[in-house]
Amino acid sequence: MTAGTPFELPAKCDTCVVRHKSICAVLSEDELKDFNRIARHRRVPTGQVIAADSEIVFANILDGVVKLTKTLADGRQQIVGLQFPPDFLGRIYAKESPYFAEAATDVELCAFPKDGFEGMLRRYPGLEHRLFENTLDELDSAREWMLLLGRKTARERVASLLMMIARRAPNVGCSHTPDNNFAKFTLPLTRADLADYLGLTLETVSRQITNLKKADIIELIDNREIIVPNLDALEDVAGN
Amino acid sequence: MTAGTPFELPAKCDTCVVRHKSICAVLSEDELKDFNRIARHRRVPTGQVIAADSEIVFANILDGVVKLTKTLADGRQQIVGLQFPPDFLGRIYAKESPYFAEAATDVELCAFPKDGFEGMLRRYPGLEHRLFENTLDELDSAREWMLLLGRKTARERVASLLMMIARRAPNVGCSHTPDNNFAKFTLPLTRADLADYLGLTLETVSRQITNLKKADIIELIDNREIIVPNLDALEDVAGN
DNA sequence: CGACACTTTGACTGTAGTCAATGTAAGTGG
DNA sequence: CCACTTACATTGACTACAGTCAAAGTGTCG
Repeated sequence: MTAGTPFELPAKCDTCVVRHKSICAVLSEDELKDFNRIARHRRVPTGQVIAADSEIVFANILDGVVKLTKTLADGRQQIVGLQFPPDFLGRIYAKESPYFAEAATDVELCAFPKDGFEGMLRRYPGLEHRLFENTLDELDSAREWMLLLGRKTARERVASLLMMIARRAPNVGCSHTPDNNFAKFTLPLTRADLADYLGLTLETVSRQITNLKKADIIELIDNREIIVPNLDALEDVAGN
Repeated sequence: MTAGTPFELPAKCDTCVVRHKSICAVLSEDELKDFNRIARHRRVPTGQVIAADSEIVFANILDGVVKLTKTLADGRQQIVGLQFPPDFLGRIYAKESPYFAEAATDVELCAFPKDGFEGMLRRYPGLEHRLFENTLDELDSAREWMLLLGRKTARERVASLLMMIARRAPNVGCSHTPDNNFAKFTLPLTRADLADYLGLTLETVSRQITNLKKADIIELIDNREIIVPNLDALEDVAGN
């Protein structure tokens, strides 16, 4: 749980898996060289902190899933964002990050030092525009989730989350491709994490997963591996 | 409830109340003239729709409070954002707005036609930067609210909302100034709206307000007019 | 005055939380 | 190889907080 000293490697942009999907997509080859000079790869094992409260880390996610959390004084916790590759990580234009970033699975990052990155931001306006678009999308997602947290039942919440993961998980290594109406994927989160994302307890999440299984909406290979034979049926349960 | 045909007046930037607080603060006098040419004032009475689903309206809020809502198929509703003067309204870079904007009180807007505004955005990069900072702040607020919706009790939620309004309401005409530890303000929302913002029912909101009154945390002059004799005490109830 | 919109209060219910026990699988060491 | 630990998940019994349904209260306006 405590921050270790993850090893770092120089970035190799020419073979990068997210070269054309991450924020780097807006950079020319020349600009990318500039970027390449300051970028460092970094591995963060499951459960480790990427950026503690206040500290700010800028990075592209190459692999794995990152959770952003907020916590009340008495320990009640809420996940306020889940990030998958090729998402960008880090609260720019702030002295302190208003939340906590933690590796939900083993994570591979391409990290940028704060100063260097902010210099880039000034030099390449296309980059800022791209980050702006990202932020607008994140805001839309956050508000979508507010509807879930404020108004959906436990059953609807769990179904909604499975839908969301079925949609995004293809970008995470080990999972299968969802085609039209079938999906198979590995949950990147424990039951406790699911609960923290859904505003429920882990027992309630477990019960709802059992219910969806009994209703033949999903099948479980093991606790983490899930098959959705009919995404439309799951979508129906999710509400909206 | 249905969209009327609100009257429109040309904007007068030189006497504008939000000239130096809204996004216009980043514009030079010359740039402002350009802006002035396309801006139109618009009044929207309580309860009227400003922008229905999909439609996009760009505007500065001059007076009043705007609620952004999302609704499930069966009618369950959630307010996903509250906007006060001098906030900017409108989802830029999208074909459709993912939510619904409605006047919570009588509202005065300074509105910009979509095309004209997007032209400005291209011509004056400072403007885009300013909107980006706004959006980052909105994202932080949305995530703050996710914590409230996911993890706080009814009592904590109501107290948190009162704190938020005590902080922001000074910008809304009729309310009093909060000094160090005392605040007096007019709630810009009905109990039903409070409930929709807090993910509760209006009955629960009403009961919690009664409880806070009985606990001497707040005083009610009438249903809408509230005095907080000790903001620290309210803050304590709000959790965090 | 009556109509209407909004709010409060009460009695009862139901969903999700709490507390506790049990189950399952992977990994460790004797 | 098997007992033991550890981490995670499921299940059950009970509780409590907020929701639901219904009635009454308050204030404003025509």
